[in-house]
Amino acid sequence: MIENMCAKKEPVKGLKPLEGAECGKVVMRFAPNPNGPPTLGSTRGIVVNSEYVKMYEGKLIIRFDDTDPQTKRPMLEAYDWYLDDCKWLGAEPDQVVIASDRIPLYYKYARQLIEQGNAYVCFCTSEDFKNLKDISEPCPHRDANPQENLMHWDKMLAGEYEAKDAVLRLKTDIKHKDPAIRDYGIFRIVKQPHPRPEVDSKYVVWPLLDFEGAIEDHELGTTHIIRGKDLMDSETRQTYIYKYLGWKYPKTMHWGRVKMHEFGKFSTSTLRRAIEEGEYSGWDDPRLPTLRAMRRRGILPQAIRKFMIEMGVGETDVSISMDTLYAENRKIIDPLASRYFFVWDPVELPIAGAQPRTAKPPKHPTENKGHRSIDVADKVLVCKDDVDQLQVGSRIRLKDLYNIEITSLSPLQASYIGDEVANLKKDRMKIIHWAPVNGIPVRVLSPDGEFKGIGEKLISTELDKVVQFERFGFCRIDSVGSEIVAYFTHK
RNA sequence: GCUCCGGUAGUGUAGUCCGGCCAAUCAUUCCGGCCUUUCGAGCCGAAGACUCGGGUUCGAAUCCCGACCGGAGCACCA
Repeated sequence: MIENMCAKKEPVKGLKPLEGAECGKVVMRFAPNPNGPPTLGSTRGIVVNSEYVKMYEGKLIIRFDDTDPQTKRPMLEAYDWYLDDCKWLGAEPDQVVIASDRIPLYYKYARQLIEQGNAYVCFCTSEDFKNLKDISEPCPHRDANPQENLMHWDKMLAGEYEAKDAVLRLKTDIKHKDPAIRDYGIFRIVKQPHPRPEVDSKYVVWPLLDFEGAIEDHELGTTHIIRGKDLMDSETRQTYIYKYLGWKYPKTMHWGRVKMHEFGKFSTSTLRRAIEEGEYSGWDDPRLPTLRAMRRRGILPQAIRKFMIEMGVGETDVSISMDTLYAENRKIIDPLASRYFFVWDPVELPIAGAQPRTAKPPKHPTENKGHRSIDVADKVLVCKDDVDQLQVGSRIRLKDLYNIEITSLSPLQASYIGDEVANLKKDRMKIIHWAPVNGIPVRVLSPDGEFKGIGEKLISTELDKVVQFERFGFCRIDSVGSEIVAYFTHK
């Protein structure tokens, strides 16, 4: 879709060229906190980074920023969910890094910064510090010499202080005009064990995001960073670390927040709670904006990639409709999806004067995919919605079967009036679909609730495929058995 | 309060750096029509935008200033 830009520098539709990018030398990363599965929001980062890496034949890294065992506590299953979803999206990383495995690395640089006099252990309460910082005043601990700081730091590491007692701060510029930059914290004490068993209670001192990210981006050789606008200050903050350590800062880009019209505000933690309370069936509930839900519903990764790439990397906050994603998906799926009849809210319709026969509707109106076959005796099932619009004397076409005329509404009764298909338009005959009375029960789970009805038996052969239920919409067949469960994709 | 960022049709984007070829691109949505044994697909057509006000200039969506609106940071969250 995006052709190789190494050979040609001309921008292709979609992503703009990366500033200062050299073919084969680009290293990019995306750095989620695995405190839940990837959502459509995180997917943007996965897709765009991977697309750039493909473009420049670079290296893609996934880095789990799981250095908060407390507030945004990682979820053990989520690490694999990310890897799994990345693979599904065609964004398999070349390298996987887990921050909680690399704490000693961060300690090493912390020590160096303390020794150089660029960091200090601060014992202020957060409130006291904030008050001083807001008026550009240094706190009393700022002047401590490196030896003192090293001693305090070692005590922190040894667990001699409790959470909130002490924090390691980077000496930036206490008079910086932007208060967000002034002597920000880089390590704090957390005594809660980490969820990963290999880490557990190994550490009581944890790095904060800007420090951990700064060190990692350098260590991993990151050349280009794309991050959310909410992290815009990070570059200014981290540049101090880079300066002290004599490193060169990567190129950065930012993007605004993405909201989907269909999904209100959602945070991983609120979703998590709702799931635990049983409000949703799980992280792949069709009402959820998670990648797992999209996948289960039959949204294809190619559609998601295209959708994300066309959105680009603008700094404006966007609020986009799922319809756009559905449109991409429909283009891919429509020629592939076999057609079947699914009748929701089924009503029995007896037909007088019809010979038993076998209907042979095509599996696809234009693609050559063969036929289904459905045996019909003297009655069929039709949707209640359709029945409600009928009157005595209504002449309708049962799609791919024959024509009937309604002779009575209660009880519902029709009679066979022929097979002629030529004059359907001229006679303004309504065409409705139907299902055999001995069909198979079908349950469709959709973002708007559940639909129950009867479908053709052959649907059972489409496990895990996306099909189209005629006059209903596309669905992915999730399970087959005495009942078929389908997940609604889109219209 | 301090600091930063953004504002092109309903939605998302192109163009903004290096002013003219922009009476502004593409996609989606919506509305007409055609086609079709699906309310799907396809085809044709239509509608729809440079936040506002100043300034610079022969000329501004593009540069400058101001206002307004929106988002974000100032956490011992990421």
